[in-house]
Amino acid sequence: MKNINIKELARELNLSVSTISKALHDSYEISEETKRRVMETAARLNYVPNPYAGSLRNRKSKNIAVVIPEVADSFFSLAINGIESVAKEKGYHVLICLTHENFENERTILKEFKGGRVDGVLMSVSRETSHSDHISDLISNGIPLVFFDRVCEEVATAKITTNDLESGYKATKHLLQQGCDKIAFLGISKSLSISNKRLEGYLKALNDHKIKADAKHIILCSNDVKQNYPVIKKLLTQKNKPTGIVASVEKLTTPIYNACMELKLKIPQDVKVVCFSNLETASILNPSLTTITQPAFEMGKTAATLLFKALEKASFDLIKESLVIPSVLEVRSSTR
Amino acid sequence: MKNINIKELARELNLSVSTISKALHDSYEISEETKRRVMETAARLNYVPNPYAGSLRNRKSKNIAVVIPEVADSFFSLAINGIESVAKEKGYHVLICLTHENFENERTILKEFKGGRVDGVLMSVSRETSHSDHISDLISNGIPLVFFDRVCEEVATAKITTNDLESGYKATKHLLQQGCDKIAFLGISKSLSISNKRLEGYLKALNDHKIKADAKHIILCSNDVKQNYPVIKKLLTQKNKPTGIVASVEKLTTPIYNACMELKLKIPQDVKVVCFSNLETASILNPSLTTITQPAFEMGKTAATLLFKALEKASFDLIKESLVIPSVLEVRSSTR
DNA sequence: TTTATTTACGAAACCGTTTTCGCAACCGAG
DNA sequence: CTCGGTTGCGAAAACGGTTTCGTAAATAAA
Repeated sequence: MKNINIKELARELNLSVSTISKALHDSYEISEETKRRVMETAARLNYVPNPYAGSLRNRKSKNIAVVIPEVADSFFSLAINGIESVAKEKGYHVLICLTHENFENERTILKEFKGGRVDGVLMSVSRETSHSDHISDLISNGIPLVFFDRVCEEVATAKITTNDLESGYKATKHLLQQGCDKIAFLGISKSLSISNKRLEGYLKALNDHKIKADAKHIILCSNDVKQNYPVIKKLLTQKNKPTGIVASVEKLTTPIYNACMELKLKIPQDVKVVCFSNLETASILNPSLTTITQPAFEMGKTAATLLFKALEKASFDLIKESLVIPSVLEVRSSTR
Repeated sequence: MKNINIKELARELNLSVSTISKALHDSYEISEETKRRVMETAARLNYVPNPYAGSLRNRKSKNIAVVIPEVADSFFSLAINGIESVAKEKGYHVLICLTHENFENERTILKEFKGGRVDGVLMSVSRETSHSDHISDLISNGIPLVFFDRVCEEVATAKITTNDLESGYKATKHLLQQGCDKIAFLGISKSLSISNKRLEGYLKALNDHKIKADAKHIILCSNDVKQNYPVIKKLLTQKNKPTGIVASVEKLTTPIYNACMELKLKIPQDVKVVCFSNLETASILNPSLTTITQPAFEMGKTAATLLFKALEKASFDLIKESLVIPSVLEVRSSTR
């Protein structure tokens, strides 16, 4: 069954194509009576406009992209909800693009956007991303881009982040106050700003307590969960093993808990754990997990709102619009 | 900075627009030498084709849609990964559309697709979906659609499901074997096939054990988590309260655990729990959760593969291609 | 009554590609 | 040398909308 287009509406009503188009857009040039007739037959014949025709002519796709490492992560899926809520309100569609933490994927995706597939981009960079030419390149092509959570410092555009340094500090300090002396930090990337800032906060907390950081306690985790498990086990079996762990990413929760279980280390008695996580199940874990919970939905929503401001008026300057939304430390049994 | 298009490439090389287009598509009509030159300048000038122009001309969007209730759910996020893996291979983009379990949203989304935004659709219907005119309508417009997990029985197209009835049966039987006599079933929809089939399996298991189902033990949960909590608490405080629970959806895990905690009911001593869930944290919950784990990634992948077969040759008949991929019962502490 | 203005609509260009068709130039065969 | 065939390319028509501009008729102003 062929789809109805404007031309057929025109024939049906004995009007010109341009009149139909204008009527559908409620143009002042068209009489109320004609508008009514057009609307009515459009509805009756189930007319749905071809989005590509309009996009081509107007150089506007009414799409925004969300470029993220993965979707199976509470932070990102909640952020998507925030983004979607404002996109829907604005009549935009959301294209979700996954980099799977791979830089080459990220570059390919952004390059495609130069063709005009989307009007704007919301982005959380991959863990492999250590330079940002592909991003600046896109922006200089006229596509506005707003970072959320994982940003590239050197790119001059809006960045919606959480207070990573303070959170790393707070998490570590909390462990120190709970009596941990040897605290490990599990990061995920040498280049990622969030990982580095959280690490910085960790180091600052140690420093404030006159504790010297132990290089063996600072671990870079892999993207492959299976590879992390032995690394964590090794961390927890070395002679100078930590009594506290700050994990900078949600995905590490399960391997940490499993490693402790296998090594018969009790959480929190033998080792206390705090994790950057938005897991809904944090409170019912065994034991319940102390988390740094990020304002995921709100970050997504804020980033999207900002992007739309830029889309709505070109003069809007994203550079000055960075925002930090604080995370909260939720203390639970894993550190008590 | 304006983006380069084919016309500018043509001017640059003193060739015609059509020659450029053909060269870029490696047409046999164009000499190797010319192809080389075109490719080279295209790369040099950073040419990226406008996707809308091509889509308009070819009536092919190279997009598929995934229409699901939400993304903050392990099953769906894993399924997306499966879908994306095959879409990427085929050079397609994935448009993720969320219904938020709302029928009106679902209908609006599908209607839009008639305009040609996507070439095919993968879908898991909302809990509110009780009839399917909007779906048949889309299909009869020539857009192939494959259901996964949550299907509409009456729509004649491919359906990738898991063995819901058997799984409901297995879950219930497991509880019976563990000594539960009064077992509650938590569903999410009167109309949803998965909910009904799981319920059917539950009833069959009870029947096999000569146990009469108690209407008060069969509960329809709401979409709003906050509303479910009091309902579950009420279930667990009534005089004839259950000693086992089969929860047909992942989202119910937290309220069940929390309710038990508040009511000082011990899992599994006082009440045993099995949940349809793909939660990665199932094994580290307190207590670890017995689950029916669905083959989420594989279901997504299979559904997508089938959709592409239909996209690649129109003669491919989706109707005969339904497939059932079994789930597995993973017994953990919540039922021991 | 003539002129100016408004109202309501249509013709056609345009957005950036793809594709069909036509046509030179060149080739080898007869 | 001529003729059929190939090779390599260009012109132009689509695809389905939007938008600019022109214009006839109706109305208002002079």
